[in-house]
Amino acid sequence: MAVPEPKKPHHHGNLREALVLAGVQLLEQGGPEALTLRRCAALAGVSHAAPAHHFDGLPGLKLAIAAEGFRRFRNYMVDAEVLGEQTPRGRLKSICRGYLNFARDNRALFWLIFGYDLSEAPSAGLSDVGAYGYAPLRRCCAPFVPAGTAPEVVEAQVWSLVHGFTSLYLSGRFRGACDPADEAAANGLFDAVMALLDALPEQGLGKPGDLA
Amino acid sequence: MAVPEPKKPHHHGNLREALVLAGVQLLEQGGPEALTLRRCAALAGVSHAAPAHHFDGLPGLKLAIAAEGFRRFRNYMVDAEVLGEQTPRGRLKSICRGYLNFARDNRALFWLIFGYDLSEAPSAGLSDVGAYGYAPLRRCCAPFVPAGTAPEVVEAQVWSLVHGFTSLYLSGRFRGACDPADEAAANGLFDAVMALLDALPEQGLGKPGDLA
DNA sequence: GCTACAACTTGACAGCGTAAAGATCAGATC
DNA sequence: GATCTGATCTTTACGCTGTCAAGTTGTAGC
Repeated sequence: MAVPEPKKPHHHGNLREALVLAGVQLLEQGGPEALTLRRCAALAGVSHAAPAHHFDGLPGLKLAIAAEGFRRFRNYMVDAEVLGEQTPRGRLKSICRGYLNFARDNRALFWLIFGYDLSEAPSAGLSDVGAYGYAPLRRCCAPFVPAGTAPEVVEAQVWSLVHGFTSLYLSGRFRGACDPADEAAANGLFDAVMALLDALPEQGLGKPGDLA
Repeated sequence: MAVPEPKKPHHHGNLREALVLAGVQLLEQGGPEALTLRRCAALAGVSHAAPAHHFDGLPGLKLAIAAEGFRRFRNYMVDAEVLGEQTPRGRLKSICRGYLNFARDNRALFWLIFGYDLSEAPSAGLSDVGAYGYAPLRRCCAPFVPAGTAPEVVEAQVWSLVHGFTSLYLSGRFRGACDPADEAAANGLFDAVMALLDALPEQGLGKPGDLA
């Protein structure tokens, strides 16, 4: 019946992971309000106090779920990067599209991830996976960082633009382009907004030796 | 003792407004977690069930508080617009700076405003004041809307950029520029990010008859 | 004076997060 | 093999939350 785990330290097997998965499921099905210690426990088949033991309370559980969400988030971006047009600008726009698509497909998870205030959270949990998820952005922005400019500036420009659009879109702020049914309208506006990134000059096109 | 109101329909005077103000106060002092129907009621000096009567439950109260917050938000932007450099680009960047400053000065209120999903909320309450608050953005973007382009596109570009930066800054995402103490670092990164708006061509500079 | 109605209060309920104490089991030690 | 130890999980209880139903109080119209 149960898959034989290599280690079965106690009753359940791997309760920690099961609780995180239950949390993700609750979040996706019922939105942020549905994520509850007691419901997580019930879904995982344990008593209501078990989660607190593993995650040190609800904030800890949310942090763990956010970390799992961030991992999936990164996969969305990397997949889009690999599948899209293989030019520097194509890759840049691809991860931005992956950004939006993840948020569209995982609304509650996206809100959980970015609702967190890293400056006051026990950041060790998220900042590791955060740096891990930041790498694709850094990689795709690199071709557009002018000499003498900090890469963080270009990264902040791109991140701000795509995160702002995604957040506003998700909260229904763009009149006419927020109907979840009309995905084409949203994608059209998204492309138009991302056209602002065409202003980023691609570096290294004029190599030393070229005629300027 | 009490200021004589023109209308004093019942015991309290103007409980509705008092509850909203109490909610704002709770939000600013204790963050999102502190906003509670019962605490609002206690702060306004009424019984714990009184707010539900006026706002139809907690979501209604939050909506009313968000509307009040949005009004203040708009004032921040308009003030910045009036006080800043009086050029089209100066006004545009001024309201963006006002956007960031409001969020910095009213963290919880900002999260409440933009945490709302307008597509599922009883939107009548917020969409009115939303349109009212949207006007400054529209006004400041107008000089940068090319002929034949929908103004919504430019507005979405600017809004996405400034909202994304503000959200990421507020949630501590920019390593090194999110220390609340180091306001200069944050402002520096903000200006660098907003430099992307210099790519927006100002329309109407080359009037018909000018040389090119 | 009486009625009708809106503005609250009171009391009760289920669900929530949290904490303390008890039960159960795996593995090390003797 | 018996015993100890510590982690894992359950049980119980507490205060706080939003919501509802019923009762009370004040206001206005007739």
